[in-house]
Amino acid sequence: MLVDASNALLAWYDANRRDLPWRAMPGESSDPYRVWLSEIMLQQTTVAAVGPYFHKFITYWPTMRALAEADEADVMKAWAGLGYYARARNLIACARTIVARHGGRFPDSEAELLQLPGVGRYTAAAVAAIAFGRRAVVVDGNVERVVARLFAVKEPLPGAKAKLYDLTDSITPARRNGDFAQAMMDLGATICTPRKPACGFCPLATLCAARAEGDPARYPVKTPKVAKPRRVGHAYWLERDGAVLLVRRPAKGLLGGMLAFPSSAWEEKVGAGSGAPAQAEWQDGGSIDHAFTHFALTLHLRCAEGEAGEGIWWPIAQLEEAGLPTVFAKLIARGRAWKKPPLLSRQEA
DNA sequence: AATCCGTGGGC
DNA sequence: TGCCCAAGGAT
Repeated sequence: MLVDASNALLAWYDANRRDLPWRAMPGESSDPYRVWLSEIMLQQTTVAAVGPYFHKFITYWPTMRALAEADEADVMKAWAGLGYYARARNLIACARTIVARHGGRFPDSEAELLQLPGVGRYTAAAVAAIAFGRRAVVVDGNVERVVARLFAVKEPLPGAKAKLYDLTDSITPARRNGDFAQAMMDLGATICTPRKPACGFCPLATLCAARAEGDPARYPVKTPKVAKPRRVGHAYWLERDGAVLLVRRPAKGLLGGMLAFPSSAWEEKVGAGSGAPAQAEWQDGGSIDHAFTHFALTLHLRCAEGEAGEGIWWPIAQLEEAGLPTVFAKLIARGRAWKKPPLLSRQEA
């Protein structure tokens, strides 16, 4: 099984590998900095979404040392919109650790990689395999799906993670390990997809237990998810001389370390809506809806003119360059429309 | 072990 | 609209 599966997969990969910006040409060695940066960005994030951000980061900070010396606020701003902002904070911490404790060069063992901030079991294995050619068991969501189908694993995720790891280990070859890992992920992304797997094009079809059963799409089995709650809150648009007040959110927690509009707590029932940055006659500025991973939010914008003690006054005309997380960027148009005469109606949406 | 942590696209 | 999903990690 091992030899059959890995040989078939590698042959398929040689003919069908995706051409991605962080990938070395066949036969060339990959740059650990680019591999690591891409792996962090790709955590729970699509290739399509990562593309422009990867290009931007490589342009601004072409080397690990450049990133280690970067201003943290600039990095957070460059990351804005990509989500999971702890990744950006850990990115900086990791770059600085590598420069301070590893002479600016990546450690090449899984165990050492695992010690770095933002690097967990998957990323340590991926960097060890792809950047350094080490044998490592690389298991991401794609691999879990491919392996669950290949062996028709009946146990549901997430409980089945340990079993899927062991099964992946059992088919992981000793050579071309980086290619094998990327081949598994390419297969999962392009052929062995969640909904309608293209088994007719799959190099592992004749070995696949789920295929033999007749309904491969029913794998991997998953335990049902709990419905996510809906929350409500207020955000505040405080305007003064063509500028609006922004604040930096606390380093930890939701949207940690990011610039934002001042806001109330977000709760399941309409809380009082405190958190206003000033005493003012707040007016209704409309609302937006936004879906986070674990709750849905309706955010009402409250608008006023006035002064405030603390915060950053940002020119309204340049708010797009402030680096606001998407949930707040959605409010920009509402704030700008406030107190302008309604052209037709301000009620849409 | 379970929860928290963003966003955009597909259906 | 709503749910699922995407190269997961930290606590």
